[in-house]
Amino acid sequence: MKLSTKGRYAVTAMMYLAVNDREGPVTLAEISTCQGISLSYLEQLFAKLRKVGLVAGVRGPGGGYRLGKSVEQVTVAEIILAVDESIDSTQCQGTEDCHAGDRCMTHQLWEDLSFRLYEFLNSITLSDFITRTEAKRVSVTQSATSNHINKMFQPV
Amino acid sequence: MKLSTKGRYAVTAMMYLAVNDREGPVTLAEISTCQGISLSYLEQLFAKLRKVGLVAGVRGPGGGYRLGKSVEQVTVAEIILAVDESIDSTQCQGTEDCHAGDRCMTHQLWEDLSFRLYEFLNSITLSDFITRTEAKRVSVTQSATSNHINKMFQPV
DNA sequence: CTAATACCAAGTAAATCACTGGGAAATAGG
DNA sequence: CCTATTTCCCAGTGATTTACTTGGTATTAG
Repeated sequence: MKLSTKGRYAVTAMMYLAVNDREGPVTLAEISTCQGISLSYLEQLFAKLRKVGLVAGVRGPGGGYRLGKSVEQVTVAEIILAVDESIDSTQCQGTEDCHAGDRCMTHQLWEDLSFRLYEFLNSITLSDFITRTEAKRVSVTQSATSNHINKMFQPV
Repeated sequence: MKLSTKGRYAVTAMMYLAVNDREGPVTLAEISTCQGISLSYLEQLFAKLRKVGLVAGVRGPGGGYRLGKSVEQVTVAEIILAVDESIDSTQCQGTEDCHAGDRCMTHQLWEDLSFRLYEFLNSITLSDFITRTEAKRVSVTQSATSNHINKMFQPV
């Protein structure tokens, strides 16, 4: 599990795809100009996203990219794992000469933390964000619900 | 918020410090050999940790590093923010020529996600891990509680 | 046929990573 | 006071990653 600018690019691009889904495929050129990311760099990121089935490409004029799954099925963890090299968690040899096997212990602790982080990011789907933006569009006219929306996005 | 190998080094080192706290200062040489991290690299990491008060150095023979706060007050988010360069979240200009200000929108969505991630990592303290290891030491003789411990470390 | 798009591969400057080396400053024990 | 041990500090360095560029090929709507 790694979280870098690269991962942010992928996540925001997927957010963009999710939000503009109903109007047919979205071109990378559009995402490139809208989000200020190089087109070819986006191509590389989407090659990885396509490899794991998160997006599907449509060639030719009028083509672009579509989500490979429904917005409820795409999690933030999936996106990040697809584009970011995962951290090499230097496997524990077990037999080190430091006292009481502390190496194994902290290693195990890190794995626990890593797992909890993964579960957390894996519980957040793209549909969470879509509902948020639609809620925001509504809240322009009807801002009484904003408290409820904000509460929804507080940490669990 | 960035999460890399560097961050993992810092977190596991702080875990080590927290676990071996009662026996006086811990030397970087010990952490270096036990965790397989270069001594000078550890020095650089601990310089950053010291700058924000997460650790306190004790010079001279018998010296080393102590936690700057109690284990309940040190969170994983603090450690990661101290050593990792934070992601430059390319500030939104607001006036882009793409339709309906989608740039601002996805940018806002990313900030929401980023905030939720921070809150999550900020809710995990070092004392969580200490209690875990002590629980583990107990569970060597009394393994009936392992289910309870495992449940404790499931994602919320 | 043509333009628009995805797809693919190779290269590259800049940044970051993880580490090396060589010290200086402080301090406990002798 | 001397010495060994430690933190503290700074400058460099090869390897890797990042974000991007260039230059294509394949596909397809119009």
